[in-house]
Amino acid sequence: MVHEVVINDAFDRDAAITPQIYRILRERIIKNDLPPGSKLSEPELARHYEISRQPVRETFIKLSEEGLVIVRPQRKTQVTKIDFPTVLQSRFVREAVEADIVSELAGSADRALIKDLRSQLKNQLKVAKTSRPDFINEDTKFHRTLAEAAGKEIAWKFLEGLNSQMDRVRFLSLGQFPAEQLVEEHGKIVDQIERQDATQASAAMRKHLRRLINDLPKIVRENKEFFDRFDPELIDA
Amino acid sequence: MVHEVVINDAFDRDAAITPQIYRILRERIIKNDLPPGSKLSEPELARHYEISRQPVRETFIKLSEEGLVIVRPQRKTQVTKIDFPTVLQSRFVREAVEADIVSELAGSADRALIKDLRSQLKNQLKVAKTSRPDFINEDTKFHRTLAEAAGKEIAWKFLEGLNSQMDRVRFLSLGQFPAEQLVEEHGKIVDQIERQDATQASAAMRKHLRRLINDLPKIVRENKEFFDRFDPELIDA
DNA sequence: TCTCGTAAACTTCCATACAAGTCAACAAGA
DNA sequence: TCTTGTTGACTTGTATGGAAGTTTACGAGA
Repeated sequence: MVHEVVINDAFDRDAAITPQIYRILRERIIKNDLPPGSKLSEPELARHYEISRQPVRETFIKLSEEGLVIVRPQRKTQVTKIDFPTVLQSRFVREAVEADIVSELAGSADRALIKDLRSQLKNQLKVAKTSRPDFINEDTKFHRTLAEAAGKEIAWKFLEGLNSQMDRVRFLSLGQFPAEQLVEEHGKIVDQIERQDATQASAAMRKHLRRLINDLPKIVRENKEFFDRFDPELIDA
Repeated sequence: MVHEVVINDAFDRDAAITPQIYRILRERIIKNDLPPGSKLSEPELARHYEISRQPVRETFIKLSEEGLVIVRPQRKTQVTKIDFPTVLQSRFVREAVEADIVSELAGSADRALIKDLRSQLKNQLKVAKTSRPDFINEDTKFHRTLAEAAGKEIAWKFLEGLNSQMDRVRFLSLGQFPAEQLVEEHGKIVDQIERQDATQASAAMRKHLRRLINDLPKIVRENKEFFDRFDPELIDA
């Protein structure tokens, strides 16, 4: 079940080309406009966007390091399937790091932060009922706010790299699961931070991020052709 | 205080060029053969290794994503200084993830694993007295073994990306701090895994990885010109 | 002496040609 | 029919020339 999404493929001929073509291709892959297995050809994409092979090639390099494409020299370049173990372990890393982040936050008790978060919660509830892509943006913002409040901007950038794989899953599951529940969990995390209970705060975050594990089998079953190395055995941690 | 290190710059003209030049330059940067601030020039390096500019350029792209160099279009490409906040937050991420890894391991209690680890401990003690670079390799192997035993190979690969910054610090601190103490801490981690005490195991790992925080100010003070954005205030978490 | 404009010497970025490897179609022969 | 070798159309990797931007040196003029 692939949903219609908007791809921003605006192109400015006067700006640097490589970052633009990278952004476009990355977005097309994550939003499943270029589904797993799609063959990408340097000369073909170069013709399509009316540029030379070089920027396309450099984009392939970046995407391959992100695990979004695989370059087989002299053979071809393909969009990777979503690697199941990678998604699970990305989630594992996120849980470990974000649990420690909220644990730190619970020790500081910043009034302004709490206020900001509560304001975000309201907004989340509003968009939860209307637009799923908008909710994804709000959700990302919430987690980023926590990281930055703990002075972990750089660590968050690391996590974003992992998220490219998890985001592909999120766009597959558009409209699948009730966003209201996620907002409720966010609320509990904020509550525990406010109470300055580090243990409970990190526990709430862990529970929240483990939700993906529950949803994953359903998403995989409904999109088998998009996944690779699916193994139910791996789910139990 | 920069130490002499061996750079493996063997070059096979028949194999793909880009991966080789990437490996060589990365190693030279991490081992401070190319210290922070060094100017890198596409044509100059191409001439030096008798290849074309193209593989050099692609290597620049990869290194810049790793944060080891910064490419300023139309200006120049330089080896970055070691970014102090990045080092701290890389360590923070490692602690969070590795603490959870040993926590999982303590729940499984794999006899073969314990045996392997104890064997590694002996070896660590041996090389600790002779070669510091060898010890670094053994240390890395120990942590990787833990990650793989927990089925977290992919998460480990991710951590390795972070390590490129921390490794630069490690090569600066060659011979600074007694490796025997690190081995002892490794031993305590293994002990707690064997006892199947998840809480104590992760605590031991956290304590072990926090050692870097203690050593860091001294390393920075002795290598001020290699660091950027040093701020003692950031050290207290 | 100081300011400012110019030109030359760099830098990376992009385009293009060719090299080398892979694969698929197809025909010849058993 | 099956096997096998050849050929050609692909693929990505590498080399190289030129475009566009930046910095630096330097001299003219005040």
